[in-house]
Amino acid sequence: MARERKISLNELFAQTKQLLLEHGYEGFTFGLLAERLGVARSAIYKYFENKEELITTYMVNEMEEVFIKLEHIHVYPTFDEQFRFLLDFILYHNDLHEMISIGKRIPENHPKVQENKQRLAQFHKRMYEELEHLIKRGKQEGKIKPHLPNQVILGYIFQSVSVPHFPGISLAEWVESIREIIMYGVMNRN
Amino acid sequence: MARERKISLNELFAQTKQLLLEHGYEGFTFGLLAERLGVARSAIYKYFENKEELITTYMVNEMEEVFIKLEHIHVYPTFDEQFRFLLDFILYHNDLHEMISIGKRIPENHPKVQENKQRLAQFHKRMYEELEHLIKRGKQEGKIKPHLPNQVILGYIFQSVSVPHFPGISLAEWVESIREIIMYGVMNRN
DNA sequence: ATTTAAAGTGACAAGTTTGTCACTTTTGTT
DNA sequence: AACAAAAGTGACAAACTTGTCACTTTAAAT
Repeated sequence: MARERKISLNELFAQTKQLLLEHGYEGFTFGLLAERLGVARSAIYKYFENKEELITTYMVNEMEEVFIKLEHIHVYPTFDEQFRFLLDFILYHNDLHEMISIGKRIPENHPKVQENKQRLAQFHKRMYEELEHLIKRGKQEGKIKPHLPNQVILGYIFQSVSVPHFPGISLAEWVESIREIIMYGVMNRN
Repeated sequence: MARERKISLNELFAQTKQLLLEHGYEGFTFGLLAERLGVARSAIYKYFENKEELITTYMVNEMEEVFIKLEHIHVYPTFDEQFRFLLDFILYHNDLHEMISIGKRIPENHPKVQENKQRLAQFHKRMYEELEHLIKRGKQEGKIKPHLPNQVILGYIFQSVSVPHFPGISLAEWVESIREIIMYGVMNRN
């Protein structure tokens, strides 16, 4: 009954991500996106009413994938393994953080956008609870300093993804250094 | 010879900062700025040719002030005091980092913009050298772990300003927690 | 009081982005 | 072969942003 699609949703989401990282939320336009997809601008309106709806839909999509991957944390039984998994996870998903901060800019024009933003908030909450649970376990097992507020620890770990990494240092060395700093800090023990 | 100014440069820079943090680089317009200043849009063109020039000029200005404050690090003789000063400094200037990343987006349309960006880059470099010197000193005095790359340590410290701080935790507690994490990490010693 | 020049205004043209709509293309179903 | 319906196109009007320019306002200098 229908004609074959020229626009693949996957491709659309991929280019959306690209453009958001390059131009930021306010610099993102349907014109740019259409050009990248090799399609008329008006075609995109067949799928999304406006850029807010498109971007939030993309984000929900991305969040779902990320969340599924994060759930793999439960294949590891011990705290130490889970903590290591978590750090790797966060460090190798370093655009996630940028996307979250872009998400906060989006105004809630339409009901659909509002719904998407709610779903995003839920994901964020579940993710946060998941991680807080790990922090609590670490404290119970006497591995994490009990006096540091959970929120600060989590915020701190999340923020680490944005530490720039320069050429001249390999990705692996970078990850290992960041891990050590998070766990034991930059100072020598004396 | 001249009429009294309606636009104060200080006010203009303050509103520029506000708007940049709210709307991002691409969402910043002369129209918005003029509205906030209670002035005709065209008046701003008497001072700046376009938004790139305005924004980079503001940034150079801000950078100069910040740099002067940072120089106060030299009133402290010991490494420990300087390191503490540095962390306080960075943590209490937490929008600095956001502004720097906005700065990177700005295209170099005009020669003046190019010049401003060069000056910004110089400030950045001097600041970086200043801090790297401190890190090196820390390593020489056996206080900082020698195997961590300087760049990663610096990037890490700079990044810390962006750790969100939630209501429910006082600013002082937040600063103290971040300081401890940077220095000694989140893990207990065993 | 007159002049001068910086400060600010309002209107215009050019360019971009947005949303919509009638129209064409394509493909599976009858 | 005819049709139904989803997919895509191009053109249009409305809105906004940008840069410019002739013009007015204001305050200090002569």
